[in-house]
Amino acid sequence: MTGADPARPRTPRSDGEPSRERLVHAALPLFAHQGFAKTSTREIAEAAGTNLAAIKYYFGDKAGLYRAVFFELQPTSEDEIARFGGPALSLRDALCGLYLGFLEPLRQGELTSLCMKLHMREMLEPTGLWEEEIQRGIKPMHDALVALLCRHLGLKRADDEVQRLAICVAALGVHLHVGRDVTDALAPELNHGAAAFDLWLERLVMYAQAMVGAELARRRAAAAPRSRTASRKAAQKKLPGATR
Amino acid sequence: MTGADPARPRTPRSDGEPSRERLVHAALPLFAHQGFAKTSTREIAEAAGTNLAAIKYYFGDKAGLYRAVFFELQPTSEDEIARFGGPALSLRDALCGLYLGFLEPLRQGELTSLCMKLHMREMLEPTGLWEEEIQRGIKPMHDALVALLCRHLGLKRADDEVQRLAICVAALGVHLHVGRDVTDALAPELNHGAAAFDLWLERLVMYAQAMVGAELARRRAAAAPRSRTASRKAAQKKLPGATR
DNA sequence: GGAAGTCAATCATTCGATTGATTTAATGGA
DNA sequence: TCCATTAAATCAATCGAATGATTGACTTCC
Repeated sequence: MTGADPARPRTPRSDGEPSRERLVHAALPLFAHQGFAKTSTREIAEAAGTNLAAIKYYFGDKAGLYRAVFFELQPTSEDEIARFGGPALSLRDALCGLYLGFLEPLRQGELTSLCMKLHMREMLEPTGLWEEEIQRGIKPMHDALVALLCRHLGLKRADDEVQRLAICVAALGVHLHVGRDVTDALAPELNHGAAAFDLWLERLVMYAQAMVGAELARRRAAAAPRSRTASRKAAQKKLPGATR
Repeated sequence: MTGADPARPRTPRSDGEPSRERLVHAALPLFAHQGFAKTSTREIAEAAGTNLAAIKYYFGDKAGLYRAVFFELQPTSEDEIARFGGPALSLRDALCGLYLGFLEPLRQGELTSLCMKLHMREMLEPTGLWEEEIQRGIKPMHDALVALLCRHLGLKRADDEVQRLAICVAALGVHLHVGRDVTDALAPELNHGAAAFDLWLERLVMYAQAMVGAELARRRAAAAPRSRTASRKAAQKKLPGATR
């Protein structure tokens, strides 16, 4: 009952590296699905086909293994930024590249998707690791997105409104992963079939373009000196349309 | 250090109810911040000023307490729907009501915000409770939002695209909570100051309106028989070349 | 032979759950 | 009014299981 396979002399003895990597790859889905606390080191070791002690040997402790899983298995933010940060890209193409980064993990469905899930999980649980990941992985992407938006809004420098727009544009992509289970429960047909992801990409780009367009229109309306003073007043208080 | 007040002979003996409620209210922030697994019953009991055994006495076990926290402390979905589901509301007003439901917890910052956090946490960790909450709390809201969008898109029946639009509109609100920490790290000024929330409301409504507008335009373009076949082909393949 | 890697076994801690005694408030009869 | 009875509520103490960590012997390869 303690061992694993019947026909295993002792260990394949696979030369060091493999065991370490097996641990990291075995731990990813467990951490992603169950979280850090609910995943035991024994569970990981068994899934990896190694011994408990290997975790201490390679990573020091459980937290070290988690850290390795968190940082070693994700695509670098530079790769992501390269897809949408190019200064020659049209807004449409740039947004396509941005959302592709969110959608592709869903399509191929394996490793990267689990990484994404692990990240979403970490969002809600500030453990120090997250602070580091924000600065190292997320902030560069955010800054690149802000720069992209500035370019297409005709701005020299970013202000609060561009930051907000960037966050909202990114929110659509993030929600693909965070709200995945909810979406599947509410409208399963949206994630079903081969063309589903292409449709998502198309629509997300369309929505993001619409948001950028709305922000551009707002800035023009706010900056226009020829309109009545009422427009500026309304823009500061609520919105032109006024809720009542 | 262990007890609560210095002058306490044994217990206030407050007649049953209070102790139960104290447990639920003490458990909420702990579960919300640390999750289920990382929160111990001893920790909860100490925070509530009761004994460990009270948890079994009132809730059977730890899971029972969690369940009580999860379902007893949240505002009903009917209250939320009432804010934006009214058939007489303009799109703008309805969206205002919808996003107010997301923003107000952030403003007052206490109980409801923790409830929201607990829900976001449950999103990533399907524990059975979540399935129930989707059907009981989220689906009604989603359906109401879909109905609202159908009304303003001039549709009799909802199709996939309306579902998707509803999810994306909701995503902006959800991301306020899910990405709260990230936003604070990337652009802290967005959540700072008294007027910050009003600005968020204004912009979220603006963005959502833009998304609805884009979807409406797409439907009209797709339905228009007079335009060239090129337009339909473009709509199916990628997008009408809007922003260039 | 020595270093690298692996293993079974075990320690100390923590956690959820449970127990049985104790205290408090309400009840009811004389 | 007074006291015995009962049920509700609280408490300290502890049990068994699971966990993270650690040890020291063993195996394999250079």
